[in-house]
Amino acid sequence: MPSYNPADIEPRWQQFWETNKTFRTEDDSEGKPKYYILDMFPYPSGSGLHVGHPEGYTATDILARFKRMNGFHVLHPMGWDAFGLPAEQHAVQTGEHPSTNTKNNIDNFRRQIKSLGFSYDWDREVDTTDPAYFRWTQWIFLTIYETWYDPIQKKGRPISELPIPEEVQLRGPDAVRKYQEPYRLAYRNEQPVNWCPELGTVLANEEVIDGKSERGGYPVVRQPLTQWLMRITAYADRLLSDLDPLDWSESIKQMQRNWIGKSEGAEVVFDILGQSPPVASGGLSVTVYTTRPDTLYGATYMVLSPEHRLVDVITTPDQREAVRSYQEASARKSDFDRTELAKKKTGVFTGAYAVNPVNCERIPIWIADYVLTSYGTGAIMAVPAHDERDFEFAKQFALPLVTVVTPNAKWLKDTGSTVDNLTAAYTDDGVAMNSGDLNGLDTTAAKEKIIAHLEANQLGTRKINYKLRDWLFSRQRYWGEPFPVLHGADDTVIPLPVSDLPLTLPEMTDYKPTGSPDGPLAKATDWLTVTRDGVTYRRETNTMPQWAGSCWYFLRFIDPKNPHAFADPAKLKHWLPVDLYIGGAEHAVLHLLYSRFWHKVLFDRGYVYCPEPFQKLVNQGMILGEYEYHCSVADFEKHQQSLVAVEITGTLRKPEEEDKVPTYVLKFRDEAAGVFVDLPDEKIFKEKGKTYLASPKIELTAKAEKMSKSRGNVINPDDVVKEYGADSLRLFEMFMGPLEAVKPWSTKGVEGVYRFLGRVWRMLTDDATDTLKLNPSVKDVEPDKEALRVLHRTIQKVGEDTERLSFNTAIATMMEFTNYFTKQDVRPKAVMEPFLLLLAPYAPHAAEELWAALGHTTTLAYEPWPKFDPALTKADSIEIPVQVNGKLKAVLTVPAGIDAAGLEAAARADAKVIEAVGGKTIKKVIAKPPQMVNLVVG
RNA sequence: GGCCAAGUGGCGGAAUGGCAGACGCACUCGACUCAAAAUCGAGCACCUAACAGUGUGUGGGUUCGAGUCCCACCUUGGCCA
Repeated sequence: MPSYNPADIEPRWQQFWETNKTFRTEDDSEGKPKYYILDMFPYPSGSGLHVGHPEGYTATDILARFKRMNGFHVLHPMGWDAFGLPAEQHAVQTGEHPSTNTKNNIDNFRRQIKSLGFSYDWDREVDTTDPAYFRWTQWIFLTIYETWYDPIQKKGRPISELPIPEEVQLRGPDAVRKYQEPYRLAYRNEQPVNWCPELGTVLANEEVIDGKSERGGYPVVRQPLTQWLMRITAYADRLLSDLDPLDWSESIKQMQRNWIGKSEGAEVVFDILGQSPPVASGGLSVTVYTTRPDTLYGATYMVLSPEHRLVDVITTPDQREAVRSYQEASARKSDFDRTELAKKKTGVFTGAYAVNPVNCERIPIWIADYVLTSYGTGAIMAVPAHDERDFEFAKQFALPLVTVVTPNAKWLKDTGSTVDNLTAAYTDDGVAMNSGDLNGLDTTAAKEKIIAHLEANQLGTRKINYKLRDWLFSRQRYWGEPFPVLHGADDTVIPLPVSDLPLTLPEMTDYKPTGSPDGPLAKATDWLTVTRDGVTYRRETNTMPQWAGSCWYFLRFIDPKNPHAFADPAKLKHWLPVDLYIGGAEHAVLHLLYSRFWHKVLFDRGYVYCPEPFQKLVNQGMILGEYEYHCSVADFEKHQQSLVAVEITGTLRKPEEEDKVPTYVLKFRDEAAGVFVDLPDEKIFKEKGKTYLASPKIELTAKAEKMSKSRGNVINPDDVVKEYGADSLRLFEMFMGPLEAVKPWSTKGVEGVYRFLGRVWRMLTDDATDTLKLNPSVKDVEPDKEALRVLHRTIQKVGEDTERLSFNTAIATMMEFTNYFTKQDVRPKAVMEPFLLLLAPYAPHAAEELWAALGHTTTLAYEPWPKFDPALTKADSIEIPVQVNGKLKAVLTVPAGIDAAGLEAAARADAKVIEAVGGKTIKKVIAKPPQMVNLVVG
């Protein structure tokens, strides 16, 4: 048999699996327990697969294959999240329809994914841009549109069940419709949005990073626009509480909790004082939200956001000009710029005053852009003594400050403050002071008392607030799902009947943004206007965001071809929830939150039968480039001469993040080869946990960086497959370290696992011959006791490790097995066969080929997973460490079944132990077979 | 600044509170070869000639026994501000 040649083996088995539909999931479970194992489906970008993709895909594939062999009815699908900006930008540049580019990219992704031998059921492939798919995305949108949230029942209900006041009913169907609009879970609203002129679209808050677009880094400005929103805030509490029982990592749950940002506090009403000259009629008030109502006595001024609707009403004539120019300036800033802590605070006095409701003090009202319209009520009471931003603002504008929570002594000492003269805001809890009836109460008690007081006097109410905002659902783009609605002349919204779905995109020749917040669809004049029963309607020119298609794709996989429903109810009942969902941590918040939200709406409306879609979630860690040694710029410049003398060069590396300092990457010039290589071992030493270059002594950090084109450290999976084969790529990606850890790539490491597969190959075959021939050591004989022990321990360890996704240690165990048997002249078939089954989920092509070489004629994909016998995993004699006062002094070899007394006797009798005890009194003996013995002497 | 992870050989990493460094990479030596590659064998934390001793970011603590548990600090990464 020839030597191990993945280029020959792998395409053959991929063809075999495809032809025989080996991994098709039949609808009939045949009584097997179900297991739905899902990858986060990729956006098929033009640059193709990244080595990060196969990491998650290999993990799920190993588990899918493992579960099949363990008798599960496995669902393991793959598809494409194919709407999105890059394809559209390509279309803008080339005039080519985005679907063409998308289709090419999908074909390339599919080819790459298939070349890795994953056991997907390709008959279930879905594509979010396929009208047969987005028909149901539109259908779900309409379902959400036709739902309102009942706060009493705490669930989404059909809009037809919304109670309509009688006087509205009397005014007829149009009035009812108007009444319903603001209750719908999908609704339209005018609000300031992040308009990105460069991309020609508005962006969701979460797509804006540091005041720039997440994609492309273009500037973003604020502009009011009428937009579709999804009322995800109605579900905030359920999205929060339903996290608890899920089998997700605590850190991801915490990120979701932070994003939802539940806080408990109070809304407080401040009356606005009449002005002289009067600018407003009396009776005006402003409501603020605060999480610290206990500090109300310390509120010495108020701040409204520049966009607050009362600003224009209360501003006095002499302040009008200053206020107006401030409003204009802040409109140009992003939320991030406005809330940045480090920055100097800005603001303008409105000339108006309010009354502090608890002590009747007259306090000035300012506007400042550190207060956002989108959080709370868009206005705050400022308590400069106990809030950092208020403190800075008060210092800036010389506003008064009253301490109402007594700081603890340590804090006063650390900050150099006195109770009456704070040098910083004291934000911790403490005992109330200067606060009337609250004095002497701790923060929790003070909160309770003041809220009771406010409610009793109708000055305020207890209020739970969420940081989570409603989800901006419109995009001014072409390449997304069209909204299945019509707009009437008086701006009424008419949903399309379900029979009209899918509403497809019009053919266009020009995909450029219009330059106004109208999307490119505004140019599709034929498509845009629709006449029904003699009335002319206009279609929506916005499209849905990319998140829409990915919110529910896991449901479509369950019944991907169904023309009558998004999926058959019985099938949904069988497969949901997803048992294991693996993907990148970059989707830890948004995709999962949006997806959970849609799922809950569908659950409330009776279309799915479990409240949460993803039972277990694992985030694979990012794969970085190969590691390199870095040193600081100062050290490099200082030692440049000496470095040149020892043939070391440095390259300046500027990090992408602006706040990170640049470093030099050091390389050693290999005299013989004339190339620059990583610093060799002998030039490096460690001291006190730090790494140094030996001469000249410079502190080094070994670090790996994100793969990026600009650094030139991107690994293309195609190249790895070509060089070492898919099985080696799969094995290496799993062998690198724990699935969830961030870890650097190493091409040498791929060679390592490639050599392992070569050893497995030679363990079983005779590679000196040209034709298929088993290695003469592989014999049909009874395995001896030790061979059985190695096998059964391997079965146990590989099975247990695979089950808990500890793939790296499972692979190490298979390597140990191979290291043992390649040294043996007798390799019993009865041991080799189960081993191949253990290897199969990890390196399926090689395992299938060798399985066939052992004489099998069918795939091993459904062979039962080998069972281990606990009795056979144990050796006759075991080694036990003996400690004296906790320090290892000897190792005893004793029979496996030894008891504590026997072990103690053996330890006391051992010569080395006697020497270590040195005649001292043995005060205590801890003997724990089969672990250790410890003699306490003194 | 807050919250959450994580710091173990030259590198990736392993280790239910019980022999630290499994497995792999790199490196060194040897076998095979005219030679190289591949392969096979041996070695490989530090200190030491050896015995011994020291070692899991730093400093304390709990325990018969700590990489593992607790406290403080330092560093790195992630998320939030």
